[in-house]
Amino acid sequence: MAKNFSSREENYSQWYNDLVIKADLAENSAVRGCMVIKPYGYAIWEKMQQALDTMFKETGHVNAYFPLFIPKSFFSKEASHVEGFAKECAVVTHYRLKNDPDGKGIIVDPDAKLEEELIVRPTSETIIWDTYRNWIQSYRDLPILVNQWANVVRWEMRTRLFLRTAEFLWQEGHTAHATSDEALAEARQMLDVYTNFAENWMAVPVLKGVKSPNERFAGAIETFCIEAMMQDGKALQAGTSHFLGQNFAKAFDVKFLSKENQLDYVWATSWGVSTRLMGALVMSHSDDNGLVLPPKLAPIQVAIIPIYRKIEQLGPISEKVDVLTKELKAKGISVKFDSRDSYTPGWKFNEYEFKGVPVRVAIGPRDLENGTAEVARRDNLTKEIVPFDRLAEYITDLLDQIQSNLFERARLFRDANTRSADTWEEFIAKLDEGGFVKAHWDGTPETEQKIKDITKATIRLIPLTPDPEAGKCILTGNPSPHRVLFARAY
RNA sequence: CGGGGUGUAGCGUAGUCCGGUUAGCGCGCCUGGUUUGGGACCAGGAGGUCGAUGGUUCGAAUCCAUUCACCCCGACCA
Repeated sequence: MAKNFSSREENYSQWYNDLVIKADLAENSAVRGCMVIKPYGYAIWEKMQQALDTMFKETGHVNAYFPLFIPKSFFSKEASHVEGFAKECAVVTHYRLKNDPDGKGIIVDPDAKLEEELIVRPTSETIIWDTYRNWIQSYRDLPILVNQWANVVRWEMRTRLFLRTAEFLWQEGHTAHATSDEALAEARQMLDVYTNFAENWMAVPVLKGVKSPNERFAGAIETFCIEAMMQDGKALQAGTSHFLGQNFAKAFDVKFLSKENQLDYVWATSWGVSTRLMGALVMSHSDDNGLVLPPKLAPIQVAIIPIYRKIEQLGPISEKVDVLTKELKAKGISVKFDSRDSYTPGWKFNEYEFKGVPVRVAIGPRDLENGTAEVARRDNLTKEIVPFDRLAEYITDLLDQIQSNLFERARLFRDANTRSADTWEEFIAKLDEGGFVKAHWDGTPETEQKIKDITKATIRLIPLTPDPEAGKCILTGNPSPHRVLFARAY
């Protein structure tokens, strides 16, 4: 299964593609640009969903569901929003099929043309703000703190499993507030939620910041983001949170009466993370032996493999395993005892290693004699012999260690690949080394665009609280108050 | 959407230039037996409209045309 698997060194993007497919996370489907998320991959996504959903609810949000289809006219209401998405929308024009009169299969019935075409949502601001108009009259109706888990479609030219697919799964939060400050605070709060999730669950260190105007969400006043560094040094936007101001309220005429009996437009935010996080997870931790999963998101945290010569030897091993399994499950740890006789232990070792299972336990005749088990950890591929009565405690502790080790390792990698540049030559050289480059920028979209055209690097973020440091723009030499973060990105 | 490449069994491939028996091999799969502490071994077996459509030909995996999918590079992309 894991044979003929490219190394990261040879070809990083091939390594990623192979890994996603061979580790059974996802595969390409019969539909162009759309993937099938396989059970093992979906199990990881479900763990992500569960953790995020809990955090959303802890911060006062509730879930709802809005339609997949959006009337075309809704899209034209917020000018920059239209412009941002127009080029990648799937459109429904008809509602019926019929048998081909020539007898060759089935055709779209030309008589069943929709009066108004429907757009398959690329994001839901428009349909949601059209709905919020009816929900909001008074300040007493605010805030509205709604999230939805949904699929969206963006007709991409070039797709890659999880990183960019035509259809993907995500959550989108859409909130409505009485004041600008409150909306801004909400957008910032959700950025913190995403940071917490990325770092403490995915073990992916991220930087928080603000997007430059070029990279800002179409229709937003301000876009906040978290950026992670993949093992090839490229940046990946792991989550975004937008302060939408009153743009959508104005476009959809959503007003409220304040305590002072003043009519005003509502303030908005939206924020989302998608199945792209799966790609971030894979590219942050995995190695040339396959997937490496952080314990908190691993569908199987501990795989237990019995080793025996004769089938009669399995009984005593299973008894030991049952005790261990009960202890681990009582601590909320997910365990798989793989007693299949159709595969050898060696085969299973490789299988669970490739699938990124954090901890593997092997128990054989030798262990029964000595009252021990062999415990192997996926993150650094080391093994220990552990006395049986200390096993549950040892493993519980080990899972925590692996979780923090993965984070620490990724953080060190990122820091080691974050450099500063003060001249154009230096900037080019540092970019080619890979990773993030901190440099001065004169603050204009034109300069950012020129830098992008020349180097393919973009401003990933402007730090939330930049260190004040007067300098000169690396391209134009114009004054700059602080450094921003450049990188080539996914 | 432009340039290049690849489509042969579940996966990886030989054969394609130069048309000619029953399309070959490895992995995987099925059956039986022996095995089992890092991808076991032996024996037997199943599995193919050669990406699709149309054409040339006595004859097409092979030549021609069209088309679809995937990969790489570019353009595009919150």
